[in-house]
Amino acid sequence: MERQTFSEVLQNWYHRNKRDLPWRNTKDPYMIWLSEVILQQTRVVQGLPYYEKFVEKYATVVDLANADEKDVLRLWQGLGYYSRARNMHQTAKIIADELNGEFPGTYAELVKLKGIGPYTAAAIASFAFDEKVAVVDGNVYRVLARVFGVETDIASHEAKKVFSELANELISSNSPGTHNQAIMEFGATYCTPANPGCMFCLFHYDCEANAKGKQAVLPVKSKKVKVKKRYFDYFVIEQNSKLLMAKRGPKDIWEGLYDFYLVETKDELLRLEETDNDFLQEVLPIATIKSESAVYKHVLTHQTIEAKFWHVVLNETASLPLPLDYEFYTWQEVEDLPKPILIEKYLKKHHAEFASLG
DNA sequence: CACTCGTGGTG
DNA sequence: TCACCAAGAGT
Repeated sequence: MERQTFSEVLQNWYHRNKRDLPWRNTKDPYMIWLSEVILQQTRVVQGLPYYEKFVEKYATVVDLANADEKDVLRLWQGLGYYSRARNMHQTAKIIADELNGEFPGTYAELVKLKGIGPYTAAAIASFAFDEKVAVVDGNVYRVLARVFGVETDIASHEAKKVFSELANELISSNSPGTHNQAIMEFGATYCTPANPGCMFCLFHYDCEANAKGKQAVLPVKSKKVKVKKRYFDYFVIEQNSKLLMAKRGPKDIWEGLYDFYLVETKDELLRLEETDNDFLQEVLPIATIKSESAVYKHVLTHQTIEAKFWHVVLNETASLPLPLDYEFYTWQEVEDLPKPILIEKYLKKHHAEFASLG
């Protein structure tokens, strides 16, 4: 009997061990695209409910294209990396308006679209159109680095090329999509970052990492993120049962999401009496401070935020020049706006204070 | 190209 | 508490 190829071993394992995930039961490139974007840097358990919500609300790429960006972001709320949702929405418009709602059918065409990079293009091309092109994601880096003993730093520039070439040598011609699913599933559920199941692994005798006991050091990954501290004082300004909010702009976190009037300070949270903020100096003398929240710690990949919320109520007649882009929203509107999880947590915790708003 | 973009889970 | 991670892409 002939020795099985890497791909055959992998696919046999996959057929016996794969999870039943909804996006694996379709060839619809829209559904596959949706799932792939949701799963970027995101665990299946976290992404799954969002996938269900999106296919429910936006059944086709045209439905997504016709939606308001605000509503798309609202549905995406809590999943993070919000540019994924904004780019996906933009690309849906392109496909609906310029491509007659037809998804491009090749890797080369797919990778041109905003939000579709090398990984996602390969995933859609192979899963939906059976194109022979290897996916290279974190799982693939890990599986290949270990099995073949590749010590190239996966954070380096050449890693993409090295692992991509190896992956494309290994991929099967007859079922590239299944091969791609299989190697990722194997990485995600068996050849895991910590505590892989090497003892009973399919590649037990062939795996370089296992032979040399290097599971813990492969794949090699340099770069450590340095985390900045930021201090946010939010002023939750209420007037006539409405709250003042604005959409966040580019070049900072949470682009496209809405938050309250924000005063950011450098080394510590604000001391009210010392602020030289013009708007606050207008507001505070004519307002009632209804509550000062506890300090929230919110952790992001490259920064940790300490935040405090000041619930400030203005009397009905007070009028003041609003900062650019800020508007008063009813409670219903506030609920419907896409917001950072930090804001959502505050509103939930202080729900009683806002109960009278509706 | 090094850096930035969230959130929640884990050892 | 903390470092690291999880189906990457844009700039």
